[in-house]
Amino acid sequence: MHRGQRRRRVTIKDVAAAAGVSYQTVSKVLNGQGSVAPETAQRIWEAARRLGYRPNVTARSLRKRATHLIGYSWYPISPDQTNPILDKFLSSAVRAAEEAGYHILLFPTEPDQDPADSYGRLVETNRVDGFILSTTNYDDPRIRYLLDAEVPFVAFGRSGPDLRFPYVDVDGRAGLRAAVHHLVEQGHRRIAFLGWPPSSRQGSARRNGYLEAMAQAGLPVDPEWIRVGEHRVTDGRRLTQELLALPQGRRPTAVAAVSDLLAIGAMQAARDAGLRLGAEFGVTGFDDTPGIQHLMPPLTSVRQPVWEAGQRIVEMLIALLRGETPEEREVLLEPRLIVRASSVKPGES
Amino acid sequence: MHRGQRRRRVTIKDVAAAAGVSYQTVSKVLNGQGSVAPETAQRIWEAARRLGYRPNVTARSLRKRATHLIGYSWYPISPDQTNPILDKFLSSAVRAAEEAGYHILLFPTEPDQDPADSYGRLVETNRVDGFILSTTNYDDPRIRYLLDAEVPFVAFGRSGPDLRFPYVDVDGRAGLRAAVHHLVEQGHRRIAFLGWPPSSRQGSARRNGYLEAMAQAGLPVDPEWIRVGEHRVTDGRRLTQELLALPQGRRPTAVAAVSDLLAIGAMQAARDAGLRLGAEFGVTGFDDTPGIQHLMPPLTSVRQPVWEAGQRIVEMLIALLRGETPEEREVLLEPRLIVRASSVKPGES
DNA sequence: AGAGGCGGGGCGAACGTTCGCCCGAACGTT
DNA sequence: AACGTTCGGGCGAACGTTCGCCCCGCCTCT
Repeated sequence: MHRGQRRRRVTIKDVAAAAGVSYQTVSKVLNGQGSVAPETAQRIWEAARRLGYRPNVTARSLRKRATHLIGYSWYPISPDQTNPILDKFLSSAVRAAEEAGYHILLFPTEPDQDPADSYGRLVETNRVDGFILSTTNYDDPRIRYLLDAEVPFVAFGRSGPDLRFPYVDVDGRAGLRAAVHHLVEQGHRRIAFLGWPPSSRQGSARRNGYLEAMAQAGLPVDPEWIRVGEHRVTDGRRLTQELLALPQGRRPTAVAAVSDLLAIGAMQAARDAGLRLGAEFGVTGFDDTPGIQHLMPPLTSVRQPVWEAGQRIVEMLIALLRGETPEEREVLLEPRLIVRASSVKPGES
Repeated sequence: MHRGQRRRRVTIKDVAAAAGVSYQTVSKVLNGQGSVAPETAQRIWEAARRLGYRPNVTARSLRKRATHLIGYSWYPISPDQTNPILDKFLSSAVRAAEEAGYHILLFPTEPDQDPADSYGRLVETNRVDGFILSTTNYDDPRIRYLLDAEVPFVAFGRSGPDLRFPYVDVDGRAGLRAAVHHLVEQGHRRIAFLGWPPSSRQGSARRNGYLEAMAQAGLPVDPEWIRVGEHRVTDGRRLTQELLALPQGRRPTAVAAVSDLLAIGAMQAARDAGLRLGAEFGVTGFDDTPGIQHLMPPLTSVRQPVWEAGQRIVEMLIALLRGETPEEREVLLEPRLIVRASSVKPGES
């Protein structure tokens, strides 16, 4: 309350003096430990309130050997793009963390950096208690390091089957299944897939979803329909041009892409070929990047439950830090297909 | 180097024992203070390296009364949008901070929250040494509080003229001047302005830029051409429809918008009215939001030097924290117009 | 009446640093 | 020979908590 005194901050000892007890007793009361007479406790609380006492988190950290800080690093991506989910993910995680008395510390990583350097440093100097990892992939060196060093962490995304660790991930397979399902319902029979190279863990999950949905619908898959490129518009465009160059009977009438950027490229290629999007050529993307609803036509896409992911990850990590074992160590969240005009034939509702 | 011992971390005392000196001497050597014989220093450095000593930042913080942590809060925005610059800004700030041995702590704020609560708490509990503020506006309560409490901070954005504080801002006035300039060069004479309500500090700077450029070009400004709305596509669309409903001679042939979302709305309205974008109706936006280069046609926009802003802000804040006075306390950065097809008449180069 | 139990609270120590003071030896000066 | 300076390094204390132990007095039970 009092904003008067600038310099010297009020400590537990000031409170003790004001309440006429030893400072250790104040600590007990404020932390609700030990047995203290109700009237004494009352006096102490009141003194603390009156003096505007705030515990010094640094001293507490030193004593308890826990900083209540969680490290989060992400790979900043190329300058012409935005991370579509960073904002929401961070908001979610930060909020969940705060509710448990934790805060989130950002730190920079270059993808090709030795994790022992950046992650190790941070934990060895007692900067953070644990980590949130994102953008995981097969054989992620960070995962190996953290497991090896026994540092608590939770990942946003899975890795290879040989590594067991707590994670939350979005079921990309189900997402692509839903997209293909929807295209089939729209009457498409020849549906192509724009994917990422096989080295991408997410890419192969989504690819499996595509294959499953096609099989489920009893539709054959021409090997030519499965094409891979980088996460770039130009690649989506090029790959789709190749698809449209296939002979009449093998030429797909729709594509399901693993990312919105690829899907945007597909839309461009289809338009260039004189096809009416939606009516003659269906396109779906992935991520529901903000802005794609303003494309012409608006792009159908798979939206990840980013908010929930942030919440769950933080909850799991904090449970870990408290020494509890979370009920689930491996969580898979369902994404949701957002249908827009790029994949809908005008005739049908 | 040794990843062997898990539990007990190596402290300064271990190093001292290994080097055969008192632990305070180790501290002196590692911090380069006091005078120590070269051979002894050598011995100490070597022991530290061999044992893999890492200073405990918590203990150091406690003693030095400085956490080397910087707080950053931002207002998470509505779910259907992405903050176009958060990713890059954070990368930049985090990197600059790390170079100086600082880290960045995220914390959540609701816009209508009492700053004394969130900001005050963080600094009173010694969580952070200072703050970075973003999305400032006139009469920002956070600024008042931080000035009042004498907490070091640097803002990304200005406020009213009555508050003096260190900031870095992008010159929105110059940005709009450039946009209007460009439209004039494209042959437009009747140019409208899509703005934000007058309560927005950024909005009025950009509005001034529009007015200045029009005056400079010797063009009259019809009051009907200045329209305000919220940061939404639908508003941009509605406002532009109103503009296009003006009688022949007063109807603008181009609009300069204060944000990409408004500009996208303007593009939609123009297209709905049967106008060919670029050729018959010019549109410019602001922010260079990722993705707008994929619109049809790609949208001309004003790009902010976000990376540089992050760097400068952190540098200033750290200077402040070190007790130095930064050379400049008020920095204005030039934005850059990125010209795309939405504002260019096909005939001209 | 003495033993045992329990509620209430004090006290020393520790967490891992940094800071400032002091002391002894070596050296050079008057 | 006595004195002042400088260098090298030790030592106590402090930063603000929390933890565990101990002690005291009162109540209760045998």
